[in-house]
Amino acid sequence: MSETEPTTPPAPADFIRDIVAGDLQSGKHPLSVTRFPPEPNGYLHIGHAKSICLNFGIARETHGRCNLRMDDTNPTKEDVEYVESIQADVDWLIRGWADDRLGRKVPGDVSGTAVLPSEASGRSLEPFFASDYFEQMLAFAVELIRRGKAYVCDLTPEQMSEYRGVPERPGKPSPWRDRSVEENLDLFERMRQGEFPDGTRTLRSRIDMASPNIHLRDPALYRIRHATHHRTGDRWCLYPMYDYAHPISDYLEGITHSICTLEFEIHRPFYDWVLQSLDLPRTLPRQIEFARLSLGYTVMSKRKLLQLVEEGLVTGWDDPRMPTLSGLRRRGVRPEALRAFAAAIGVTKYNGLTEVSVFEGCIRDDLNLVALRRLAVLRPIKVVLTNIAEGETHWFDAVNNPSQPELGTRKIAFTRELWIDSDDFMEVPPPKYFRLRPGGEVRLKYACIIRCDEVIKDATGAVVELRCTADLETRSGGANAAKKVKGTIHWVSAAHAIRAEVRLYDRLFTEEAPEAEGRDFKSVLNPESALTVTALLEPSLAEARQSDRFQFERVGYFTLDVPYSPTGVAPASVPLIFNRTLGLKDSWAKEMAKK
RNA sequence: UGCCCGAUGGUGUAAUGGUAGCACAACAGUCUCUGAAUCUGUUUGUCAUGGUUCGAAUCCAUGUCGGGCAACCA
Repeated sequence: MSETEPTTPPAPADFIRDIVAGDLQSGKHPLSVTRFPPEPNGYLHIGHAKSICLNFGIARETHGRCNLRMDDTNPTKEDVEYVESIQADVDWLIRGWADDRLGRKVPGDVSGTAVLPSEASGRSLEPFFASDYFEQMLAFAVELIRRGKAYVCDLTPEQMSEYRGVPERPGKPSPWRDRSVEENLDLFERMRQGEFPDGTRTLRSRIDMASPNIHLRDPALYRIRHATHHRTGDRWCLYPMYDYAHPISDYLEGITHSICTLEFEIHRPFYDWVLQSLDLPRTLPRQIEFARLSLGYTVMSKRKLLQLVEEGLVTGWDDPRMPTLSGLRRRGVRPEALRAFAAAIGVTKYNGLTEVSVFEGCIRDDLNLVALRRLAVLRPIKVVLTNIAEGETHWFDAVNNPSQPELGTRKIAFTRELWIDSDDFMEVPPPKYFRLRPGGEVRLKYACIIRCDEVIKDATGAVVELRCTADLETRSGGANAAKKVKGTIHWVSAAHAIRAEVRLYDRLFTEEAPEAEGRDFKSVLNPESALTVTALLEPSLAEARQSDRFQFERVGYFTLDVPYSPTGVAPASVPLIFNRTLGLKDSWAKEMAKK
C-alpha cells in the first residue's frame, strides 16, 4: 500500500460522542442534530475549530446534521463583516469532509427547517440566524407571562445587581415580581412598541431569588435596545438574552445535542427551565459542555484578538500570526491539519493547556505529504565555481516530493555562479559542522559535490564570495555519484534565480502563557514574530498558485501570501510574497542552542 | 465562606470494577543527496487519606489543589 493512500483514522471517541451514540441507540432521537452557533462579533479562531470539528464530526460520524447558526441577539456588537467571514471559515474547514452534513435554510424561512446540500435542488441556502426567531421567541415570552413564569421589572441595572445578591448570599425579590398577568402583558407589549427608553425595564423569568445558582435568580429574558441590528434593521427595540434565545433556537431547529463550553455549565438549569416551562411537544435538546481549547504561545479570547487588531499590533484578523482561521489559512495551514489537531487533543471537561508542539506536529505531518520541494536561499552568499565556464549550464532533475513520485520532477539549472545560504558556510565551524568550510566539501542537493578553495572578504572582513571547485563526476548518474560527504545543502543558480519577499512568521508571544501571573499579554509580544527577507528562489516558484504548498528544502514550509478578501476574490495582481507556515525541525540548531 | 465542575508521566488523552495504553515532548540510536521525514529504543504517571471489593485510575466518604458563576454580553 502506498503511504500516500489516505488512511481512514479511527473515529474519535469521547464522552460527548458516547452520549450521542447512547441517545441514538436508545431511540431517544432518530437522528443526531448538532449546531455551531457563533456570535458574529469577531473572527473564528482555532478554539472554534475544535468546536466545529466536534459538532460537524458528530454529524459526519452518525450521518446526522450540524446547523450553522449566527447567534445574533445583541445588535450593538455584531456586524455583517463577521457573518461573512464566519461562513467562509466554516466552509473552508469542513469542505470535502462534513460539508454534506451542513444544515442551512432557504432564505426567508424562519421556521428552523434545515436543508442539507443534497436537498437544496438548486436553491441557494444561507445559515440560520437566531434573529429569524425573534417572533417565535416573543410568542413564547407571552406564554411564559401567561403562565406566571415571567414578569416585567422596572429595576435599573444597578438595582437589579443589588437585588440579585452575591453567590454566597441569597438575593431578594424585585418589588415588581408580583404584577398581574394583564399588567405584564400590557407593559411587555409597550416595551416592544418602543414606548420606553433603554435600560428602563426588562422582562424577567420568575424562578427563585434565593437559588444558590445565581443564574436562576430571575434572570432577564429581554432588554430594551434601540439599536440597528445588522440583519433586522430597526424592526426591533427589544432583544432576547442569550440564555433565553439559545434553548428556543435549539428547539426550533430540532437540535438534539447542544454542545457548548464549560463556562455555560452553570447556565444549564436555566436552559432546561425555559424549555420545560413551555410544555413543548417534541423531545427537548440536551446541553453538554466541554473544555475550550487553550494553546501555548497565543491568546484566544475575542476581546484580546480584537485588541491586537485595533491597536495595530498585527496587520488584521488574518495576520498570519493570529490564531484565527483566516490567519492560519493565510499562513498556509490546511484544514486537514486543523482537523487532525482537533482529533489529537480530544474532548474532555478538563481545563488544560495544550502545547503548541502538538499543533505544529499536525501541520508538519500534513504538509510533509503534499508540499512540493523547492530550492530557496533566504540569506545568500555567492559561490563562484572556478572550473565552470561562464555561460556553461548543466540541467539536473529534482524530485518534487520524495514520498510521492507521481508528483514528478523538474529541471534545475547549475551554473558558474550560485547562491547558498549563509548558515551553510562557516569560516571557523564548531565540531560536527557538516556544511561548507574553507578547504571542505559539501554536496549541492540534486547537483554535485563542491570544494571551497578560497574565501573572499570585503574591507570590513565580511565574507562576500566563496570560490569553489565543482566535481561534476559526483553528480547523479556520474561516475563518482556514490561519493559520500557529510553535508548536503540547498542552492540556486545566480543566473536563473528569481527574487521574492519571504515573510518568516514565528510565535506571536515569547511566553507559553502570555497572560499568566496577571501580566499584560501585550508586554510579551515576540518582536521577531514577522521577519521579512528578500530571498533568491528557483524560477519555478514564479508559477506558484494559491493552493500550492512548498517545502523550501532544509528550511521550512511556505505558501503564497493571500490576504483575506470578503468577496473570496483575490486581488488582480499579487506580488510574489511567500509566507513561512512553519520551519522544519532543526536538531542542529537545537544542539547549538544548548551550548 | 455559597453553588457547579474537574484532577492519569513534562503536556494532552485512553482504560466505562480485571495487564495503566496512545500521541506530543525529551533523550539515545538507525537511515539519509533535506541535520527533515522514516525506523528502533529509553525515561517519566493514576492528587491525598480512609472505606467497599477476590480485585479500584474507575464506586463511596473526607480533604487538598485547580477552573467557573454575582452584564439589561455571548
